Amino acid sequence: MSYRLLIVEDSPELLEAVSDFYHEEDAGLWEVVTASDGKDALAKVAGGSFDLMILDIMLPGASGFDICREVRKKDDCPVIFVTALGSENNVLKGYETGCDDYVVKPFSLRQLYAKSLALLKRAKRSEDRDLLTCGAISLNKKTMLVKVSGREISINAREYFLLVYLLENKGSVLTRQAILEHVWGDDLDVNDRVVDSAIRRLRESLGDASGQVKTAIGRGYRITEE
Amino acid sequence: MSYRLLIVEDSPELLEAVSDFYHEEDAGLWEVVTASDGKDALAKVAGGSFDLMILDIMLPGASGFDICREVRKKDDCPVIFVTALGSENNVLKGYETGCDDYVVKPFSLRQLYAKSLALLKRAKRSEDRDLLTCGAISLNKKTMLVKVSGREISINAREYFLLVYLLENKGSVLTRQAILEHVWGDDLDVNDRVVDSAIRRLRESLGDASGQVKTAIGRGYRITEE
DNA sequence: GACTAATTTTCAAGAATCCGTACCGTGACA
DNA sequence: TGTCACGGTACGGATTCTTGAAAATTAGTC
Repeated sequence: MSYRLLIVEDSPELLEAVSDFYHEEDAGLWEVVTASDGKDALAKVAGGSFDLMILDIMLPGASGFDICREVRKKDDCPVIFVTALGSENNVLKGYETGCDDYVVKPFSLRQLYAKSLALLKRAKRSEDRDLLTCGAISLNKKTMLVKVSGREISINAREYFLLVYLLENKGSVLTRQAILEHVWGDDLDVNDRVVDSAIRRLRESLGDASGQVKTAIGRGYRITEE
Repeated sequence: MSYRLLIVEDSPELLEAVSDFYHEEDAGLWEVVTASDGKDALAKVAGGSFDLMILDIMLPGASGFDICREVRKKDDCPVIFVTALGSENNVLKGYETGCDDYVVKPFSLRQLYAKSLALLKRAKRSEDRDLLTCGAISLNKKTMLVKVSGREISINAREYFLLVYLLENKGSVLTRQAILEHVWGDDLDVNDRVVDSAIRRLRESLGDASGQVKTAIGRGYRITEE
């Protein structure tokens, strides 16, 4: 699987040089998309998601800062600024808009490439840490969003934490008692039928994936891959 | 029985040195599998289960961290990181990914070996606490799942607790009376033919392993290795 | 702080599953 | 051939889970 990389740069020579370098290093790894002005870049950002962006700052149409801010509204995609503006003020402004790295021209392509790999790796890693998946269900502990077959579903708090507990113990049978202790905490003065209710609402919310929540009669509940 | 050990290290000399050391210490104890890059290592992790892993961190393909995380998704196998990266940050990151120990190069082979044995012993101990096995049957008291020849079987509550009692007294003949007391508890106002029924249903669930549940005519039942 | 909406808990009826019992068949043994 | 111990089958009551809906609680808004 390849990574989607967006490069935005108004100098055609530099744009080509960077693009070529990534291709030559590992053609299979990168799916490079380019833009040479702010408007085009914003359109491409809106059109699809990227795994990494390399942005020039001074651009016709919209600045690299603008693009970065736009991206950050909905995404955590790593961003590297590449620019001739090396003053401390500019660098600080770059980090303020939420970039991950800032490279001042002229720069070494090899270094830019190394930074890219490192960033990518880090981003993927933190994604993995927060992502719980099981069959068609995926839950992101960071964003607290749950998807079924890639489609986001709406879910409320109790169901969410119940699902987290099930997913963190994927495959295991969890007794009502254990579920109560972990999901309800100290409020142990409740009927343990509430677990049944919560399970039911969770199954409802999960839609097509509801079958993954299995009942182990006489023992409890568990979640499985299918 | 030997322990399956995975060593991942990109320096061929070091790889061989470690591998040889383990062989020399106790050839019968170790079944050593090696890999020299991340991709190969991930393939081997996916391909089989290990009792212990020694991972270099800086590797071509995927880092030791990546491998460790992958392993932790489904396994609790002990992991030792071996690396030149001795900075506090890196050590912390290592522990974050869930490793059991972190050794900085250069290190003493003898020490590494000692750590390995200690870890192995601890891991086996905690596994043993929850795992009941007998012939083709294995039952995990923590997950409440039962496998026959490695394949999960479905089993209901009464059969499950009956099997637990049989396995906890593997080999011994258990009288109907004793079984009733332990598995049924206080509800002692039942015909003791219910045990026969439960045994029959358990045998049905066990499939190929049903023969392991032996009848001791006139005395009771017991479970045996074959 | 009161009103409204959303969520959670409780309750009860219906559905599914389980399990105890009765009964018959088989094989061992005298 | 009669007796004894156990295995297999079948059935219905008992248990456990699901579902729906109402009551209680909590959160949000003005």
